[in-house]
Amino acid sequence: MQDKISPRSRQILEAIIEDYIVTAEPIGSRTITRRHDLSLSPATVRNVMADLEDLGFLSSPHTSAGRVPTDKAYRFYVDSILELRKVAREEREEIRRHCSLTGKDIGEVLKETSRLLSSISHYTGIVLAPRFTTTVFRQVEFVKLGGRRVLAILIAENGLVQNRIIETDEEIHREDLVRMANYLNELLGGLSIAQVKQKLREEMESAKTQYDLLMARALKLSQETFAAEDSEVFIEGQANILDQPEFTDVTKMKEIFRAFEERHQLVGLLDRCLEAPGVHVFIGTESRLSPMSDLSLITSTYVSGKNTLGVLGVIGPTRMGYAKVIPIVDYTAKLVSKLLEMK
Amino acid sequence: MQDKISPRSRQILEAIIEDYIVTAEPIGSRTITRRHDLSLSPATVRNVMADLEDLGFLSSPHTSAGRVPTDKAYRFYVDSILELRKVAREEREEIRRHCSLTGKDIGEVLKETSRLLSSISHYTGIVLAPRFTTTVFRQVEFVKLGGRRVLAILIAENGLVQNRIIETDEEIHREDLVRMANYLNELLGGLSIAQVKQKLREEMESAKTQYDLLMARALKLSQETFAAEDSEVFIEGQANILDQPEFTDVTKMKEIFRAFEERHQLVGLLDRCLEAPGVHVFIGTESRLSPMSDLSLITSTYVSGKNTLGVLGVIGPTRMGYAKVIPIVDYTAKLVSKLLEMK
DNA sequence: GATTAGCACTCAGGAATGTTGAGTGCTAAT
DNA sequence: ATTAGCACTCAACATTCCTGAGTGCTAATC
Repeated sequence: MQDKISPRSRQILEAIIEDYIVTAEPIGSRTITRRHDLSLSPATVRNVMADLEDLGFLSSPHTSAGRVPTDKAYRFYVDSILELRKVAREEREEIRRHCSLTGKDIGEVLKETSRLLSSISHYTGIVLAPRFTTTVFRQVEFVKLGGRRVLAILIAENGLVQNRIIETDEEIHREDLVRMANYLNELLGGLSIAQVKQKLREEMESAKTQYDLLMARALKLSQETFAAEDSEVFIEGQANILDQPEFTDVTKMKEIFRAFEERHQLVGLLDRCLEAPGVHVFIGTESRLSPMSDLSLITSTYVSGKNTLGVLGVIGPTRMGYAKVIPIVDYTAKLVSKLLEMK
Repeated sequence: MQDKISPRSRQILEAIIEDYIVTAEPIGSRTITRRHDLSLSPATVRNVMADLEDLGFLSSPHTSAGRVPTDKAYRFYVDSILELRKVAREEREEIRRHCSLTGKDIGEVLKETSRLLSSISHYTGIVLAPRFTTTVFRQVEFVKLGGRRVLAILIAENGLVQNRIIETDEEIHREDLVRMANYLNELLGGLSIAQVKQKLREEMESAKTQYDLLMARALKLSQETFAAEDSEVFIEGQANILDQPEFTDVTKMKEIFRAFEERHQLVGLLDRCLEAPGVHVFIGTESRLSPMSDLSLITSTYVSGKNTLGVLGVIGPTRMGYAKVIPIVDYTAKLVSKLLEMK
C-alpha cells in the first residue's frame, strides 16, 4: 500500500471528508470547487477523485451520486491530515464541572462521565469501569441478613466496593462472621485479587485449617465471594445515534441497539484498548464487530498512578467529528484519572 | 359514560382487539367475519363497528381503512373482557431459573429480572430498585482512602448497600474513622433513614456534641453521607421496541428512547405505582407522559413482608398481549418478593 | 325490527411513467 | 497539465393510474 499522495489530492480528500462530516451527503466535484476555493475546475477535481477512488479512499453509492469517504480515507485523515483542535474553553469547563467525586460512588461518577461525553460530543458516551478483579484487596465485611443469608462487602484499596449476597449451607452466628472477616482480612489484606484467589486455594488445602471449622467455613464463604467476574459498562446517550441521518434505516439501528444492550462484544473491544494506554481510534470495520461497521469508536484509558483502571470514549458514525472528539476524549480521560488518583 | 354494551358488540370488540394485537393492522368488517365465525354478515358487523366508533372504542386511520382500537377500548378490554392466561409452565420455569440471589448484589438481581421480563414478554422490562432512603439503617463503615477522601459504606437492614466517596475538610485518622463509625452505629442503628436524618439534625444542635470535636465531625460527615437521593431504574430490552411494526417511524422512536434515557419521567410514573400494591396497567395516554402515548405499562409491586420495596413491569405498545403479560408481571413480582424476603 | 344484499364511494399503496438535477467519464481544445 | 464541453446515468421526486379493502347508506328480506 504505497499511499504516496500528492499534496493536491490530499487537500481534495480533506475537503471531501470534512464536507461529508458535516453534510452526510455524497460530495460531487462541483460542490467541492464551490465550497472550497481550490482554484481548480470541477473536471480536474473529477480526475483526482477518480484516482482517489482507485486508491480506495472514496466510493460512490451509485454512478451519478457524488463520492463518500471510505474507512480507509478516515484512517488516513486521522493519521495524517487532521489537526486536533484544542478543547474549547466552554467544553473544558463543562467537563470540569461534571467531574466531581464527593457524595457519589465510583459507578455513579463513571456513569455521569459517560453522560457527559455523550452530551458534549452529541454522540454516544461509553465507559468501562475498573475491574474489581484487578485491584488490590483491602478488606471484607460480612453482614448477617435473615436466615442463612450473608451479605459480603468487598473493599479494594482504591475505593471500589462490591457486595454480594451469599446463601450459606448453615446459619452462621453474627460473632462468627466478625471473626471470619477478621481472619480473612489478616490473611488477604494487601494482596491482588488474583493472589487472593490463589491464596484461598492454598489455604483450603493446607492441613491446619482442617482443625478449625470456622476457618474452613470462612474460606469456603470467601471463595464464593470472590468467584464472580465483573465488567461494568456505562453507555449513555444512545438516542443521539438516532439523530444521525445515516441511521434512518431501522434494521441497522436495531443491530446497533442490540449490541449496546448485550455489551459483551463491546467489552471485548474495550478490553483491547485497555492493553495499551492512551487514545485509540477504531474506524468502521476496524473494530471487527459487525454492528459497529458504520460506527467509529474513540477511546482513551484512564489511570491511577501507573495502573490502567479502565477505558472511556465516544461512539459515533464513521462520519464523526474526529478533530473535535479526539481531544475531548483525551482531556476527559486525563481529568478522570486525576479525579480517581488516590495518593 | 354509560358503557352499556350488548354481548354481541362486546364480542366483536374483543375480536377486533385480539386481531389487532397480533396483526397490527386496521381490521375491517369482512376480515372479522372471515376470521371469527360469528355467523353475521359484514354489513351487520359494520353497523356494530359504527356504533363502537361512536362510543369511542374504535377509530379509523382514514375512511377506507379498517378500524383500530382506542386506548379506551384496551381499557375496557383489560377491565371487563380479557381472561388472564395462566403463566405457561415453560415461562414459569424460565422465571424461576433466572431468579437467584446468591453471588450477586441486589442491583444485579434486579437488572437480571428486568432482562428476564423483557426476554419473556418480547417487550421492554423495567424495574425500580428499592430506595435506600426508605429502609432501616443498620450500620455505616468508613474506609480511609488517599488524602482527605473517605469511603462511606452504608448498610441497610434488608441488605441494600450504598457507598459514597466523601472529601473531608481535613484528614481524619484511620482509628478516628473507626471510632466515628462506632459512635454513629450506636446512635443510629435500627432507625429508618428519615429518622436518621432527623436524629442527625438534632444531635448536631445538641450542646453536648460541642465538646467533642470528633463527634461533631462524625455528624457532619454522616450528614453528607446521607444526603443523596437515590432512585435506580433498570430498563432492559429497549431494542425490542424496534421490532414493533408501529415504530418504524424514527421520530417517535427517538422520543421514546430519550425518555428511557432520562428516566425521571418514568421514575415518577413508577412512584405512583408504589403507592398501591399489586398490578397496575397504564394504557397509552393514561400515563400522561407524552413519549408513552403509544405505549402501555404493566407493573406490579414487589414487597418484603408488608413493606413495598419497588416496582417491576413491562413496557410495550398499547397493542400489547395483555392477557399474557399481566400474569407474567404478576408472577415475577411475587417471585422477586419471595426472593428478597429477609426473615 | 333486526339482518343482509347491493351499490356507489373513498382512499392508501403499489406500479408505471416522466422530469429534474447533480453527478459522472471521456475527448478535444487550451 | 488543465479545462471546457458533451453525452450519459440514475436517485429522487412528482404525476398518474389502478387495485382492493374498506366504508355508509338504502332497500329488500327474514
